[in-house]
Amino acid sequence: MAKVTQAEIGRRLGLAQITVSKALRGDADISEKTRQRVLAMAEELGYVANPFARTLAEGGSPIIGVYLHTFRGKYHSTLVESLERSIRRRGYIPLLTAPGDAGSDNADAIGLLLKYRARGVLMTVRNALWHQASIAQIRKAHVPLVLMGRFVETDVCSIYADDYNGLKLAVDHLRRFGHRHIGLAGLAYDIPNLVAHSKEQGFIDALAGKHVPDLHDSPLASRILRFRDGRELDQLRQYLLTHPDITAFACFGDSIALELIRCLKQLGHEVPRDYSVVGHGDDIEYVDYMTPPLTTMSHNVEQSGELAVDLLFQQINGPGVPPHQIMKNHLVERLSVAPPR
Amino acid sequence: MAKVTQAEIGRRLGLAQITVSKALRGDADISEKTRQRVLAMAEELGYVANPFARTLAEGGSPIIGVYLHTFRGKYHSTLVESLERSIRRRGYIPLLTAPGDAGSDNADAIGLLLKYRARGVLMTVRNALWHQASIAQIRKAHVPLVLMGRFVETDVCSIYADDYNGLKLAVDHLRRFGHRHIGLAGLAYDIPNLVAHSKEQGFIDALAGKHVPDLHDSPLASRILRFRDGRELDQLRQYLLTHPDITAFACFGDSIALELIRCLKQLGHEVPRDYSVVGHGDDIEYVDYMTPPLTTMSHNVEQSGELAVDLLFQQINGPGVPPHQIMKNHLVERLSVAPPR
DNA sequence: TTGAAAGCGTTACCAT
DNA sequence: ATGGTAACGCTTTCAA
Repeated sequence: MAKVTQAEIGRRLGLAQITVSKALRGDADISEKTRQRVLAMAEELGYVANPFARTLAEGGSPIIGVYLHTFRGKYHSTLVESLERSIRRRGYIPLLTAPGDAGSDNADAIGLLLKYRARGVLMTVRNALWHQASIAQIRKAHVPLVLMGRFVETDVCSIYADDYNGLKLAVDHLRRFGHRHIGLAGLAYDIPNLVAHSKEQGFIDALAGKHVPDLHDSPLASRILRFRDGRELDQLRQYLLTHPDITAFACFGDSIALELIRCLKQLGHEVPRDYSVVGHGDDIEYVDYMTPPLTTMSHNVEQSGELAVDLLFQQINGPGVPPHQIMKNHLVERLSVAPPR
Repeated sequence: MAKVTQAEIGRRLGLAQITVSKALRGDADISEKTRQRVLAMAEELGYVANPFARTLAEGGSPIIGVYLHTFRGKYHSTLVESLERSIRRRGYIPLLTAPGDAGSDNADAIGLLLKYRARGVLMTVRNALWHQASIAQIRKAHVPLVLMGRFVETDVCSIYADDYNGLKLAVDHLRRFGHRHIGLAGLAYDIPNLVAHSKEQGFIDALAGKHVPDLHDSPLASRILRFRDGRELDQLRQYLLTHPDITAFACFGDSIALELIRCLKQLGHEVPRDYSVVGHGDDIEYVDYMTPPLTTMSHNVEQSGELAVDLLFQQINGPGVPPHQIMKNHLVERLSVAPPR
């Protein structure tokens, strides 16, 4: 079976290759009869358009780069599906990449996207610093970019959930249940970062009932528990000793909430009977099977995927960088919150 | 900034485009000095090879298609990362696709892979029937194919876990704990399928202590509980009534195991105190945070990803279809199994 | 050691 | 309504 090209179809039909090309694309000035013959022959021969030739001739690839720093978790699987759909719907092809083995040239995922002349790149970020080189690389190539998940810089478009208000709402929810002494469970960090700062600020402001400009100045800051890997249990024991009045926790994220709950259980406490816990991010696949199912802050990931693609095409089609988009968090009430003991 | 091509580099250096091409590819008959100049200029101009032109000229794309029927769960995220790496390591580009919205032409994920002249396709299957059209499409195009996750037909290469022995090992494990009366929890199915059959057969054979040719003939068959969506609780209640001696369950999959445990709890039982449960597949991301963490059958997903890629390249490089690969299941002991009550 | 010419499959532009 | 020609950026083959 020889390769089926437009020329081959033309040969069989006694038509010029260019006529076939036009017929296939539905060009107005090809007779209906010819078009039908061409279409039939194409079908019969199993013709498949060659996108490499097309791209070369058209001078612009149909590819949108999608860089995911991980495929794990409910958030990312939902996101990738949403992005896939949105990009396809616009007639573009998503090229998914992930960070590969360090060192090897092949592993340079961003380089790959650039090589394939991606018209734009969508990128999830966990930590602004980690991805700085990649971001710089993309911007240097003048390829439109949308970051997903974190705020990074003012001059690159990004879309992320409203962490500040997320924590605020979490605290409000706990208060509605009657909790007055609320702790915040986060991860220890060496370099201060915006996300942690927003969350801590939201937490403090919610508790203080007003904006506290310098959160470290607030007496409430001592309520922030910063888990250090492997030391969680000890830290929590210590924390509960020094904060006997605490009856509930807001958390930086769902995985931290789970860890917290596990430690609480190990210390003989029950959730939500003894302590209430609110997570953040709704990133647990089988959360309904957890005991207790985790009440958490969530945002519409489907929609933020669509929005990210929108923002990217705004940049592709016009100049200028659209402003950041902040996704509203809302509460997903499950069973990890109850009135204080 | 004009587009940087080999011709452009040549122009600046007073060299022919073809010389640049050769230098860039490290062709033997270019002087070291020239190569250095070319490399330097390429670097300076930010030259990026155009894979569309290259592919067109070479007549064979560097793309390996990866079709995932879902991105959800630990199994798929681990698999996709493994596949990505293995494919890249061989100098090929993975093109990931997922089933899109039905109807739209863009949604035809397999068509896309074929269009991009994928050298081979890796495909996860959940249910042989669902994917039959896609499989036929790929085979018609004479593109090498490896299926992952299920046995489908003898003449298409596939790689999957050993369900039969998985269930056997699960039962053995329960017996080692002293359980004598063991049930099997699965999903109801309308059309008999191989996977369900293997699991049920493994279960029955393990319990019977010998191979039972027709499993429906065995009195043990009544121990198989087939969950029907939404009716799980009622079914289980009924089941426990008619099988008061049962003290443990093997399960078709982890999600079923979780559902079973939830229902058991709702009926006032505790796991593993009253009933022991073994899952299958190790597909739960935060399984350690479950109560109890689920003991389950697992296989090496990383490795099966690598193997799948191996199998694919065997087909790409030589004729013939390599035999199926069956991944060994092993037990991952967590806390959902204890001696009988 | 370097380069010229042809060709990969398609589209854009201009002619017939 | 149909076709010729050039061009896209690269590699392969052959010539200088």
